[in-house]
Amino acid sequence: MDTAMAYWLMKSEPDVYGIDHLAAEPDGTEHWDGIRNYQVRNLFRDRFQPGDQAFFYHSNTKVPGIVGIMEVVSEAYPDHTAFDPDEKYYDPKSDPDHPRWLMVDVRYIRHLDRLITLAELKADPALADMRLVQRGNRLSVMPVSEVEWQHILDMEKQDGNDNR
DNA sequence: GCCAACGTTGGC
DNA sequence: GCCAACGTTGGC
Repeated sequence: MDTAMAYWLMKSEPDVYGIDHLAAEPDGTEHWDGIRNYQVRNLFRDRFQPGDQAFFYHSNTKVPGIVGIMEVVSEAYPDHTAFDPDEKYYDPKSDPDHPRWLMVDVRYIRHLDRLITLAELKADPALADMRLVQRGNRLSVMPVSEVEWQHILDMEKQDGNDNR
């Protein structure tokens, strides 16, 4: 399968694991574990490829939004944290012979020059089709189109308070 | 295979 | 801290 590079948005709570944590890892690389949602598992399995790029999004925090960029650096592989009873996301229905959950490795690329807030993303008509801004969306990993990706990078260069 | 109950996510 | 929206579970 040789499809074009894809773009993603991946949420994490900064108090639990934020972009500064990733940036501080050896080689800026860490596995994105703890996904226990089948839609996301399937994205990992079927659509994630090394070389894809992803926005790092801070959720469940005072001002949620996009804070940086990372790169996917592995194929999907079994999430071993599901095997360990001491882990928060232990799942007794997953075992090494029949792993139910997958993860990918990601590498820190850079912080954005500024936080692009969820409020801004919601207010921008060009981004109305993003899963992120749609009602009741609960995916913690979701696709971003190339057009949306570029648009958000353009927003980075603008003043967040009001555009243009 | 339906669907109520429950747990989780995550914005506000 | 509240609660809407959603996914999952399990009884039937």
